[in-house]
Amino acid sequence: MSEPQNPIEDYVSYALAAAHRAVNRSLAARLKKHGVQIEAWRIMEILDTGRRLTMGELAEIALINPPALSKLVDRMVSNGFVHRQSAQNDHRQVNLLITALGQKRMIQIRADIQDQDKQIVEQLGDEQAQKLLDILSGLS
Amino acid sequence: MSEPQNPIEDYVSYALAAAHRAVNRSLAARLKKHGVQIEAWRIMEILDTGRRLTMGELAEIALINPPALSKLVDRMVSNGFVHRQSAQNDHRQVNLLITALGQKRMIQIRADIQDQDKQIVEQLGDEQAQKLLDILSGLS
DNA sequence: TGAATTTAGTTTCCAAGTCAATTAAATTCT
DNA sequence: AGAATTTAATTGACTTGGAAACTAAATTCA
Repeated sequence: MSEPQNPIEDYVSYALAAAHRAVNRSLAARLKKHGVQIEAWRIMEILDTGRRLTMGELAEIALINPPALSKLVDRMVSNGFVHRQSAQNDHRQVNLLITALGQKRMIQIRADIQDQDKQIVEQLGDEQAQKLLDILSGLS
Repeated sequence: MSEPQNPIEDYVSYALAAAHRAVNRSLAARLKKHGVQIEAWRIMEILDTGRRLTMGELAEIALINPPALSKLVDRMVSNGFVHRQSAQNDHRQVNLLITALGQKRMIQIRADIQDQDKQIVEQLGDEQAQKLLDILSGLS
């Protein structure tokens, strides 16, 4: 006796994809004004904490595959938002650092992004929003 | 007084992206054996209920932008999984139908996909899994 | 009716992502 | 030490996706 998995909406993977798509759309729309894509925002947000990260560590945290990260970083370097620095211990590694321009840009961007996040949290309610983060953390 | 939004993990958009990425990875790995991508599975899963859908309706439900859907359907047609049929009322519209081959393939695929979904639900526990679907539906 | 507008789907051109191969540095092993 | 292996990042060839333009059919309206 296997219970039929009826509508596609009941698959966790579908529900996640749908919500992710909706949230990403509005996020991308906000970032468009700043001329930045979602992944670039993540990178700058992560770097702006001042942590010294290698490309590999960054790829992991920023949810980007290494080849895609390399190419995106190329673009961000030419935009002047970040710069590469070869690690002194291990010359295979590359540390990525945010530039002053990148930081300046992040101040403006962050306001917008936090506003969007706040809207989502309000839409769900504090309790549900917290619960959501909670449950999602069990999936990654 | 604005509370600082500290680590990136606390952004709803980040948590969603991370979970979505993790789930999609394992889903894609399973589908790879069947030579099918996630979006193609969604299309076939949706069509296999027997509903008669236009490209536009399908794009909406399958979470695919119309141009991407057109191209993916081209490939699926040449694989013999689906076929197009111009709608008789409105000749601008195209109905997409699953073929016998597509249905046959879906039987095998669905077993794998349902197994993955079941694993996720077990990992979270029934209650949390249900709660997750619940909360996510408020975002799409 | 028939010109103007809207709608559905596709195509085009280009930007971005993937997989596999490559380069260069570090580490392991004999 | 130095040959063989592993690791970090990038690159190259190819595929896919997106925005905007386009085609064809339907609808509106003068």
